[in-house]
This record gives sequence, C-alpha cells and structure tokens, in this order.
Amino acid sequence: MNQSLDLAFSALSDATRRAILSRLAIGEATVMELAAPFAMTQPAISRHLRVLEEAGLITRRVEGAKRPCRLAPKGLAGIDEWLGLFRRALEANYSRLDEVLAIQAKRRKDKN
Amino acid sequence: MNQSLDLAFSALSDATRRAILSRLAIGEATVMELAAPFAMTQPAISRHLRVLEEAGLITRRVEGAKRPCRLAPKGLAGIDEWLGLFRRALEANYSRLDEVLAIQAKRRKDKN
DNA sequence: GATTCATATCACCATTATGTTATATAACAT
DNA sequence: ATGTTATATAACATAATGGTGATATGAATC
Repeated sequence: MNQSLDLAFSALSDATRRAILSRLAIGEATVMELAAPFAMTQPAISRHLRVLEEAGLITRRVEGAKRPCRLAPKGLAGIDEWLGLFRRALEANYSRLDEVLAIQAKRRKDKN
Repeated sequence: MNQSLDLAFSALSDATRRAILSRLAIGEATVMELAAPFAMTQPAISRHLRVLEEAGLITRRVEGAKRPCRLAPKGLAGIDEWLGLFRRALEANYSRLDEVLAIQAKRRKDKN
C-alpha cells in the first residue's frame, strides 16, 4: 500500500543517488553534468535518474537534446511524514515505557 | 564510505520492517510477538530483525529462550543528519536559484 | 547531408534481497 | 528424561538491483 515510501527510502539507500540529489540541491543539471563526478557509464546514471524520478524525488524538462533535472519540491514529503508519525508514536509511548516494561515483566513472572 | 546511511535507508525501504519499527515504538517485543501480524514465516521475520539490527535501528536482549527487541535510541540519527544537511544545502541555494538558472541559461545561449 | 552530442534503451551478467522449508539448539514445562 | 517453545541458521528458488557494452534517436553543429 505505501509503495511510494518504499520507493523513496529505497532511492535514498544508494550513495550515488544521494550524491546526485546533493548536486541538484545547488541547481538544475543535465545528465552528463550529473554523470561527470562518477566512475560510472552514462547508462548507469540514466538509470539512477529514472529511479529518482519514479521515487518522486526529481523531475526532468526537455530542452533540445538535453534533459535537465531538478529536485522535486515535495520529494521528501512522504519520508518526512513517516518520520514525523514514527517520532510522535515514540514520544507518546516513551513516557510510559517504564510502565509498559513493568507490565510485561509482571506478565512473564505470572506465567511462571 | 557512508555505508551506515545505505543500511539505514535500505532497512526503511521495506514496509514489513517499517511496521516492525512502529510496533516497537510501543515498546519491547519478542520475535514471535513481532511475527504474529504478518503472513510470513518466523525465519523471514528473524531476517528482517537482523537487517534492522545491522542498520542500527534496533537492539536485542537475551532473556532465557527469548530475544526481546527494542528500538535503538540513536537509530535514526544518521538519517536525520543527512536530511538536515540536505535541507540546509537546499535552503542555502534556493535563495539564488533564479540567479543560478539565469547564469546557466546565459551560458547555454553563449555557446550558440 | 554528415557528424557529433545528449540521452535512452536493450541484452546481458553478477550480486544482493526476500521468501520458503528443513533442521539445529537451548530454555522451559511436564 | 521428554516434549514443546523460541529462535537461529542453512540450503535453496526467485526476483530485484546495479553495473556493462552496443545501439537507437533526435538535436546541434560543421
């Protein structure tokens, strides 16, 4: 169901793709410009860009023969949201963590 | 070099593992307790737990025959840090995004 | 019009990921 | 001592990932 989250986290799990995103934080860049820093062929970079695009992290324009990429404005929204929910769940329960652990310990003891 | 980031993002890219983390936000749980909600065998869950542990997202205790898991306190630190840096880079450059684009446009035009 | 440039896509290969079943092991209950 | 529970691990099948070289295509240049 939450496949877009899968795609976003998965896209970020590769160092090359994170580096591409960092480069794009500076501004738009073409495929060749993005490929330059890496010891990797152009098709490999094109694939990485496809992954980033499918994850909703970048967008591409057409400009003549070039396909300049830029960051998608709302790219990290899904990830932000999940992390936010997770942290809220954590905080909501952290206050009673000791209590929960005590209950569980008692439950285990009662089974003896 | 930043392999721990790879591991963390990769671990989060699976819905089952994210669900396990959400469950652990409530508090400690054993392997069988964690496996219960999923249509998946116990070895599969054990593997997911290993992935989460290697990514630094959970820790495990030994309690008799049980191996209760809980969230690692600093588990998301690496991810938070990267996202923070990324966003700062973005903001630092967003203010001059128009300028950058104009320069690039001029550069392209000059090549004509 | 021919050549070169920017990019995409295809066929292929190696590695990793994710699941299964079967089995081992240690702790617990009887 | 024996059976059961909790977990791990091994062996395996299958699919996904990430790279390569070869090649297609359309735009730019000469």
